[in-house]
Amino acid sequence: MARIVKEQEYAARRNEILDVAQRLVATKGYAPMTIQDILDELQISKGAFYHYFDSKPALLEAILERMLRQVEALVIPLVERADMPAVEKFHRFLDTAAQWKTEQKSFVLALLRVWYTDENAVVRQKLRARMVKEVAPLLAAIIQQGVQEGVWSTGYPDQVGEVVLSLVYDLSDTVAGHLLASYPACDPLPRMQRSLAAYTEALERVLGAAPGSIQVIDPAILAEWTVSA
Amino acid sequence: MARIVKEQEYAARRNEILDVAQRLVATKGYAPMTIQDILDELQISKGAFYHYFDSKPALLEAILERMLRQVEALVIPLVERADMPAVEKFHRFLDTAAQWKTEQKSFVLALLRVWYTDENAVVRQKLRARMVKEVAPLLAAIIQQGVQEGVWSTGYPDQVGEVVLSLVYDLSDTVAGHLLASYPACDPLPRMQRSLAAYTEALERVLGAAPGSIQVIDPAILAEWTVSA
DNA sequence: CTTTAACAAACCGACCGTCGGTCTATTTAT
DNA sequence: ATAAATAGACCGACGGTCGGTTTGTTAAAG
Repeated sequence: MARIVKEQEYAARRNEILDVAQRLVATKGYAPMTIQDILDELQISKGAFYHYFDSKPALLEAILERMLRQVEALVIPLVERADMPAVEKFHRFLDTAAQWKTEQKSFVLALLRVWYTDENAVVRQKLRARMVKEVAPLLAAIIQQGVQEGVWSTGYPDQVGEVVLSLVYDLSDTVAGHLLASYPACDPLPRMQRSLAAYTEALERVLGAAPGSIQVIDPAILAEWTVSA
Repeated sequence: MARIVKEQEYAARRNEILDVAQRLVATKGYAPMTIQDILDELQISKGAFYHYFDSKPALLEAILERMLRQVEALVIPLVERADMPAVEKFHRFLDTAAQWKTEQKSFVLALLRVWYTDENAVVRQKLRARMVKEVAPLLAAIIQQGVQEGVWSTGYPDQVGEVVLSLVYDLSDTVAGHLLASYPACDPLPRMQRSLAAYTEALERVLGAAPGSIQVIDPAILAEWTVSA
């Protein structure tokens, strides 16, 4: 009883630190964020911080871990639904991805800038690696279902989840790149659309899906990202 | 005349620093490498170093720049050859990639470890970004040729170069991951082979190529990487 | 009363980048 | 031709930042 309360308190305090740290990573980037920043914000001492985390990299690891769990909590139920065709599962999966992004970084564009900083390379790198490693199998399950339903085809149902996820990631990076590289008011939308189209065709072919059967993002939503820029 | 000599001397000195720095990045990683390491090795002062480079990141940028130029020097002539079918150009392109890697990091596996360190995330990140940005157009030219020759097909000949290059990169990362994650003697070769097969199928489909028409790496060469492990 | 978790805060050491200054070669003025 | 002036290459000590450690204190649990 007392043990459990203690553990909860411990976890809660730890999560407070994680919250602040995650927000700082999002607002100023991982490398520029100092431990002192966290201490100042929470009005705690260095001893307190290093009581909960071994090091700065360990802190990052914990942040990524928490993110991963959040994604899994969204995706696993989706995979397990027995009543939904694979194509719809896949589309919802993609929506979830987009949605999750918008949730995590509420002011998408401002935070996008920080996210794609050199200072954040480690974060992007590690998140992507863990994402591919842990989410790809879930995606693979969806894909296998689609193959069984006869809408998709692949010789490597186990590995193609990773390929697809990588492609989605590459597309995101490319689109983000266009968005960020466009700040002297040269409209990035056309380039974004072409990239989206090209990657969509690639995804369809990799899945052996019918041309035009996959929509990665709603074009309207894509267009909205540019107006705020 | 004197001017030119001066400039050459300047470039030569700068290149000496770049050589040492690049080797240090390869052997101990970018972040762990200190400016002092470079100074010690070359027996020069800090002032000398900062006379040639503005900062540590600027040094990295210069290293990547030089690498890029080397790659271009290999790929551009290949693209421009008028007498070679696209399929062979593509295969040679892939060979060049593999070959270049082996050249740059002479003891592949030892250096692979360093290359895929968190400490090197920025380097990988930036190299890949620039690679995709600058080499993808060259690849696109090859692909367009293939489309004209009727061996490939795509609705987006301009963008698909980027997609293909990304896939090759993702494959490399995956294979490297298997290689590095396998050190308690669990043979990574089968997993590497499956990944290779899956990504190869993906590449063929993205290019609209005939199944079995593309070989990313010689399986024998792939196998060799594991024996040294 | 003892022990241990949860802090606090001074402190250490590694590093990057700066800055005042030197030495040499080239150019300009006389 | 010679001296003065300037530019560029180079030196190395020093400042400041930041991650991490160590030592000390408090308070609750047992």
